[in-house]
Amino acid sequence: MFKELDPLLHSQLRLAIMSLLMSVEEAEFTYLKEKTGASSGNLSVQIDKLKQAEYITVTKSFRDNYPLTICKKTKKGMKAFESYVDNLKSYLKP
Amino acid sequence: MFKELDPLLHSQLRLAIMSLLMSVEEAEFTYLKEKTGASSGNLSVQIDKLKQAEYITVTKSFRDNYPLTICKKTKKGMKAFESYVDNLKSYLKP
DNA sequence: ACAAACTAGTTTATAATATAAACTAATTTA
DNA sequence: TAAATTAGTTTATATTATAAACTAGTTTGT
Repeated sequence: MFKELDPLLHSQLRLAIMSLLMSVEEAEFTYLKEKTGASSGNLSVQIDKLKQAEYITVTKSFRDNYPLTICKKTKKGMKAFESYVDNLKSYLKP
Repeated sequence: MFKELDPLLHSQLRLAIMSLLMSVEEAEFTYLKEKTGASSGNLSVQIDKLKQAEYITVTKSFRDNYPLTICKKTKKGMKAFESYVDNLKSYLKP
């Protein structure tokens, strides 16, 4: 009947992050922040959770003297996202 | 970009309840429990939240000596569900 | 008749979450 | 050189979801 929804993805912000990452090779912290409209703190926490789950990789460096955080989906993350979307459909059928 | 997701519906169990109610005139507590696989306690709490939000009406009576709880979606609940599904799509686009 | 098990829930407690507020650390600008 | 800005992180708080414990009555077995 109803499929389980991965609680890691069933979160507005984390879902938005993954959604963005699905359509690009990689994304900067500031890009994700702008696109999601989230606060830095919230974004930082949720990125870390996705990283802990190995749904994304996070690379930190510097650019023009400023810290630069780059996020990228993993294969695991892609599959999780696709499953989530699939499972979600069981709740939306008319 | 990303639409807001009604937190009342962005919950696995409440979404399942509403999803079930969307396709039937009304549903009994026990029916919802069986279909969702939720515990009675959790179901009771979530039904109450949907009722507080006026997304459903709850009618209590007795049948064959046992308590009988019947749930029914309201117009407000229907609209909220439809909006939720619509808004959710902004997160699922490929 | 009486205890045990069952029906149909509700209430309460706890653990997990999401989020914002406060903070860090360095850089740039006035 | 003080104020503002960039790019975050950490901590605190308030909300949630969920399960555990409980209520109230009914049915069944002996």
